[in-house]
Amino acid sequence: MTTDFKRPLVTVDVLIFALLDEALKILLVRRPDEPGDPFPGRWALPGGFVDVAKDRSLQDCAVRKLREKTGVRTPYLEQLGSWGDAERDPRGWSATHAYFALIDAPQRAGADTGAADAQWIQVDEAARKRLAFDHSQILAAALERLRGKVEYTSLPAFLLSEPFTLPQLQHVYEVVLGRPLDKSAFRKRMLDAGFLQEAGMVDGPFGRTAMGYGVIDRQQFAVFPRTFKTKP
Amino acid sequence: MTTDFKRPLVTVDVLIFALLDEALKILLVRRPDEPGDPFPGRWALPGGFVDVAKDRSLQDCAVRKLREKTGVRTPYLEQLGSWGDAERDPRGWSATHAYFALIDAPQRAGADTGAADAQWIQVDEAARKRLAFDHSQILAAALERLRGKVEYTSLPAFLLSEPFTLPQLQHVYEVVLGRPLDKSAFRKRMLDAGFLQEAGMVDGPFGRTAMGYGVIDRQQFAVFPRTFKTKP
DNA sequence: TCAATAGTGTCTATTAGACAATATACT
DNA sequence: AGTATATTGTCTAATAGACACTATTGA
Repeated sequence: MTTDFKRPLVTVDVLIFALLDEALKILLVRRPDEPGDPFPGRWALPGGFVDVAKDRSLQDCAVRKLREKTGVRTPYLEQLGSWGDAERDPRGWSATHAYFALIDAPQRAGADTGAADAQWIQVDEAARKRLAFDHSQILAAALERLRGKVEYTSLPAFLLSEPFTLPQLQHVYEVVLGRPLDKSAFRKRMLDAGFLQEAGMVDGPFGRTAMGYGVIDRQQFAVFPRTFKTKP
Repeated sequence: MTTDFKRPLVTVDVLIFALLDEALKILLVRRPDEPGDPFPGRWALPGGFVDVAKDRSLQDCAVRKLREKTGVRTPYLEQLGSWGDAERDPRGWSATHAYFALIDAPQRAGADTGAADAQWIQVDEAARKRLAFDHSQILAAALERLRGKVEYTSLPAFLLSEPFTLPQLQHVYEVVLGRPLDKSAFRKRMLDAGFLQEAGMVDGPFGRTAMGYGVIDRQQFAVFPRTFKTKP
């Protein structure tokens, strides 16, 4: 019978990004500090084995893990890729399916996770850490994908709670890209892309009140016809 | 022990694309016609179980299957994504890792596969077939990714054997996109992108001889700053 | 010479970005 | 009024696409 092959371990890992304190952060967890477990005490991506009884699909599994860690039920969720080889897990040949999620900033950063073993960490700092398994490599891939897509898609909108204003959205772009953008060109681009719908005026602490917006489809991002121009 | 979970089946499937007879084709195989196997006699993507003894990694597994089917050893290979749920394989909870490969046209189409159970099929025709497992869904995703990327990357260059000329490359773009492109704009774009290197003059059957080119890095594609403009 | 294809030049419509000007909020 | 922010308008430089023109091959 063909299913008699020795089966690899199958896991799902989730890269959960949010904007906290003006910075892009990712939720990491500490590996349990027990001798039986691999990488004890090391920071890692939240994740774990697929439960063939509980999880109807890989995506379901990712959603479950996200909900367990953050309580968020309807994030923007995208598959990042899979990593599988004989070496990445000392317990044996294993394959992990990585998803990345963009959520709006949780009100109380640590409290949402319910546990002290989870923590929001700035992405650059996380990228410098030596994470468990091949998670550093996976994080690097996620950041590359995210920063790449921010250049030509509406992804950053998923990091804001609605309604948000265009200046707020621009600020998110600037934080993720690490460079300032022109106000006028930015507005034209966002409005022309047609993924926003007006949601009434909102007023901030100072100055003129601004139009609030929400995204029309929270599962789908808009694609711009060009990337943002790099200053000469 | 945490590894006592019931493990899903793990497979790898490969979407192998090539340009044959002026059309984009994909290599499909027939499922064995034995009663024990799922989807007997149905067309499917080439692939199979990960062999934890033979395969050092998922990518290795994909390369192995590609080589077994086509003899090609150095294709452009990119991970497409993974599909896993309780229903897709009647033998049990299974997860497949899909890779897509772009290869230059094999000299003798059928012969390379060595077997009559494999066949090059036009992508549109393949997309209309009811393939085994969820392979129709995977093929649809691959075509969407491929056609999407052709709009703003140098991917089609991997479908040609080197050296190739710019008119040949333009023709590949036109076949995959299904619409004509302007010669002058096309050349400017390709040459400015800087992924080509000159490789001596090549002469075709008629007309003026043309400059031959090769890609500088066969693992990496170039990204253009804009998509091709859609006619108004 | 012609036919066929490769490669270049010129023009124009479009538009992203720079930046100035105006509008609206709060104190 | 004055300050702070949002929004709109104008100008300009860059450039993709349209298309005509020139160049080079073989017959």
